Amino acid sequence: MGLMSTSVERLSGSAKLLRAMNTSAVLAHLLSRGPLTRSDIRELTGLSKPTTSEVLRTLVSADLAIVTGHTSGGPGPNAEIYATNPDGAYAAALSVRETGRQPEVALAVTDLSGATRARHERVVGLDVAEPADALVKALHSVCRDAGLAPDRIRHTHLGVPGSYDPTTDAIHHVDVPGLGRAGLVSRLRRRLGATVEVDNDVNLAAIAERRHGVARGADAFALLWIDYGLGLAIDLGGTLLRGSRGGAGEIGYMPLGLPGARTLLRDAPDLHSVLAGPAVVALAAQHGVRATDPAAAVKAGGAAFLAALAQRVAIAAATVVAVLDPSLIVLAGTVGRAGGDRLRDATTVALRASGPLEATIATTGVTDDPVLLGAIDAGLERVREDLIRSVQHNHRQ
Amino acid sequence: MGLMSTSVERLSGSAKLLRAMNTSAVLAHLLSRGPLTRSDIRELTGLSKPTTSEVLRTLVSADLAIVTGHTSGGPGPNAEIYATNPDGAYAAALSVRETGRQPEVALAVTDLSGATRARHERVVGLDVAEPADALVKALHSVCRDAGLAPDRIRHTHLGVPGSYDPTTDAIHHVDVPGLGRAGLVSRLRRRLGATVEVDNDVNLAAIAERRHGVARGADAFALLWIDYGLGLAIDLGGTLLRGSRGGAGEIGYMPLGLPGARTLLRDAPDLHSVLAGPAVVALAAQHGVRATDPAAAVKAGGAAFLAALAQRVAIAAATVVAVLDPSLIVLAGTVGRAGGDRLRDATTVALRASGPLEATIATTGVTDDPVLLGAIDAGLERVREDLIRSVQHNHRQ
DNA sequence: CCAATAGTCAGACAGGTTGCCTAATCGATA
DNA sequence: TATCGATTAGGCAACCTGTCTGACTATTGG
Repeated sequence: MGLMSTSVERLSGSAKLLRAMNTSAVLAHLLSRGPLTRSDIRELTGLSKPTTSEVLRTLVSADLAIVTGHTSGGPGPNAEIYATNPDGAYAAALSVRETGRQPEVALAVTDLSGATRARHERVVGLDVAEPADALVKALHSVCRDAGLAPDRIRHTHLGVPGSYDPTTDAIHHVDVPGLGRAGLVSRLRRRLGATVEVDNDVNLAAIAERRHGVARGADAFALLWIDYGLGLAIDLGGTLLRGSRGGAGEIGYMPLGLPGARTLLRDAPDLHSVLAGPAVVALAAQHGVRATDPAAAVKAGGAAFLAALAQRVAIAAATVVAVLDPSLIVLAGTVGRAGGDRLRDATTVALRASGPLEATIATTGVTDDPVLLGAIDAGLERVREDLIRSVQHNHRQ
Repeated sequence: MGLMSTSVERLSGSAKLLRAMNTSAVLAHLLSRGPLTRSDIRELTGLSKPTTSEVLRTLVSADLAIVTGHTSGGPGPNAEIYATNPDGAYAAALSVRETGRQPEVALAVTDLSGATRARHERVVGLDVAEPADALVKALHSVCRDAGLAPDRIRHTHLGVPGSYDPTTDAIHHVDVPGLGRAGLVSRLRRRLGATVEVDNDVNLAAIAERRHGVARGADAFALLWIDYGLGLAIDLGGTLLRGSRGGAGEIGYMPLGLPGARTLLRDAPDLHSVLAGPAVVALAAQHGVRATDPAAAVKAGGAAFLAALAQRVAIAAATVVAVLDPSLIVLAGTVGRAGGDRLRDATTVALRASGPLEATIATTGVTDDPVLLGAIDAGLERVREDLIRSVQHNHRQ
């Protein structure tokens, strides 16, 4: 509504455009639906036999598609099975974790089919003259493991505990020393000679949750990340909401109550002070649980502690529901994951008690590193979109 | 990201599709850019002269476009100026207001050019056997005034103080007696023989704000509606966020502080109890302002009262910013409008004091009935989209 | 009268479709 | 076991649709 410039309605052109559209449509289907025969493609696109053949010839000669096999069993000749060429493009994923000590970096290289070719996890010192170079070095090392020349990486997706502002070319709200350096991303781009995209770690976790976790098939959901810090990712039917300055989901700053009100904790003006890692540890201590790690505290805590924690989670959940009305709220981060079914159930109860707002609460279903998985998915998606677009542009005019 | 099914990439077809696309592209340009000559269209679409002529012939013969005039002054023959036919389609807008007494209904009929043909405002009793019939009767009366047969209305857009859930075919969270009746909307559709869409009144006000108010050209903004009730509309680049059950923006239910916390007001568990109409009147009374109408109270109130009110508005604003990070927050509703620049400035100060969250606060720039204006815009938009789509489908296959 | 522009017309072109053909494969039947 | 028919894969040629280019006419202002 409002904006009418959805490109579909405005597209205009001649026969060349048609060829471009058909080629990219076939590529898109091959990318999303896996290996397909000619007749599969014909059914999906509605194109005729000669056109389908012609388009596939184009894709094969552009090294974007290959014949992976033949059907058998049915009557008639065996149909060729086409798939995208796994070696048609590669993407790298890079997740920088904030651990208190040296930053940990997880890296992976995947091919166009989504198969992980190599994966590393290592400590990388970023508090150096050129933090970008340290990341590039780590990336080169993974490429060596994958048996790939670094310049074959078409796109790198970087996950960071902060938000990237493209206008200032700096990563904000980040505690990792060196990572907030202005110009880091553009230096990365120059050094790698490829596109680099930066995303918030919680947003990436939400992407992984939609792809591999409990949010599969959800229309819209919010992911509440509880760890040392707090975060919220908002997924609207597969599109992440990032906000005007990339600051959407910074719910740690959410105010609690009117100024001057006496809240349960003294000096608890915002959600961060009652729900982030330190607050969880402090709450656990109040209930006689001694632990320095918030996730360990949650695992060790009893029912009373969990109920108290759930009340705080419910505050966050209720606010999100009041503003966005997602159908699902996923609890994630080390605390969310450690809470498991117990925290989920307690939060559901607390949310119901707090008012008429309704939403399903779930615990994250991603067991592997969610940020790295999300970075892989997002990077792969970006590469695929680029390929589809490039096919369209090659044939235009 | 995630969902790849953006239709652009998947469109496929033959020459017929091209014609359909080009025709609808020209129609879209005529609808959004106003009257155009052939050469204007040629520049906008990149089509050749013969094709442009052919497409325009099609549109004219379908009664969707007309020649409105001729250029003059330059050398050469005078070019024909084309525009959409104002009488190509009509839309009706209908806003039901909650006034405490009988519900007030505002109605308007507009043509395809956006010109209002007739407009009414009347009290309609909806607490009857068939509330839909009462609305239809009112609509027929406006049509008579506009000199139009009711069956020429292609679409009716209904604005209500509540949220419509299509799965149950009922309007929820609504205080107007009769309007919450299940099946009202589908009966309206049957009686009118046209499409009917229902939208929340605050959402419609946001549409009007983007079109005619201070949110013109904003990338994303939130509209905070303060009146007898509270509401929030979330506009993301022209698309409204409605939530999974249409409940997005029900911030009246937003919890304030942890349960058990002693807030400024006793029994103030949610935002409604501190910021909706009655709370505004009560706060005014605390500051020695006697008024029963919240807007009047705000107008009469002094600086101290306004500062106190602004602190509460800032809580809502800060929460919205923490979750969504809009670049702009518009204060609307009778209270927001009555607050004017004073409330805007006080809220800006209070928001800045409350934390590191930043956003521009503005007062609504819509002076006319924002809900009706929004319903007109939304209805018109819907009709235009339908026309564009119908042109595409007529030519397909 | 000349320059510039509006609009049409005819032929070329690009791409897609239909219908027909051949080849391959499986299952049924003699 | 050998053969035949049904079914399907894929290619080829002719046709169709829609757009583009370039030339042409008509119209207006200087």
